[in-house]
Amino acid sequence: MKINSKIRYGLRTMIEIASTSDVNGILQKDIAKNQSISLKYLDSIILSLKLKGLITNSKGKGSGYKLSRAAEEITILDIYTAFEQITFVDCICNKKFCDRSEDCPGRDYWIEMKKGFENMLLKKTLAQIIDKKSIIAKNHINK
Amino acid sequence: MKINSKIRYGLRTMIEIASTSDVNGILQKDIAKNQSISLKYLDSIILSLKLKGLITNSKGKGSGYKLSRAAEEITILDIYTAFEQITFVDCICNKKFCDRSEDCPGRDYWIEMKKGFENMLLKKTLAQIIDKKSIIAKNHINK
DNA sequence: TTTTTATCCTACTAATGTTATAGGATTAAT
DNA sequence: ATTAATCCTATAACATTAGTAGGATAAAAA
Repeated sequence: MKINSKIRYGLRTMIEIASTSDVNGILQKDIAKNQSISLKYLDSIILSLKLKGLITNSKGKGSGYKLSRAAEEITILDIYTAFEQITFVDCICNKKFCDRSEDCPGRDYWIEMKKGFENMLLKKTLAQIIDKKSIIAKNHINK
Repeated sequence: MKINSKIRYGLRTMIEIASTSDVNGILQKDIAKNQSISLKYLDSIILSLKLKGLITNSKGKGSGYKLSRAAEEITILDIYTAFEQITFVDCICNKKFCDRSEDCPGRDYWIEMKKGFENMLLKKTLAQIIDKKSIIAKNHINK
């Protein structure tokens, strides 16, 4: 079980966008260059992030990408699900996938595990990943 | 990202073996029948579980499979890793997989996430999955 | 208003991974 | 010996992934 390349590149792309200091945002070609991702492949990554509403841009010459909201308000679950739903096993979404679904201790467990996994991704924000110091600050406030 | 069929069948196989009341254990062909897994495919599932040391059997006619230790002492992580290592991303195991590894916030996160996932699988035992009542009992004792 | 820069979008393909099946070798109880 | 059962390697069909190709579209700049 591997995290696929779109999700990996997607996270790196979000980190890149969140990290830029340019008020006009960052160009796709610069993300591609900085992150060593082909411009064409990055196309589809960025499209997914846009459709999920995580980033915005204008079109045409001179445009640049920015986050749609603060990095503190973007979770890894947001980024992950821009590319795929978390399923783990098909019978979670579709009971008819397996005729044991009605009474299956295995299925019950996978459902529980899926929730735990989602929760883990939900608890982490893009801001926390970019700046370790912000975690310390947050913890301090929470106390 | 999906849990593959070997792990899914592997869990069901372990549940089946743990649930049998026969002191001689359960035959491979009966597991196959009860769980609707082909005898041949089950071959490789069982081989992995044996190599991991989770189940034992004698050979030849009349043999049967049993757990190597109590279901309370077998975690889902044990079962999962009988089939594959938890990697998520290749650069975790092998820094050379990507030349950014040395200083990559993304990689740092995946490592953290992997640990969280492992921990989740480690905290759950086969016994807990089979018998919900045992969880209640355990919780009671822990209090 | 033409040119240029850049994203948007669909289709395709090579490589890889998954899910089995096939065929027989080996083991040990009967 | 016979038979019931596992052990083990190879292979094949199928699905998914990772990435490329080619052009359409949009808007800033000249």
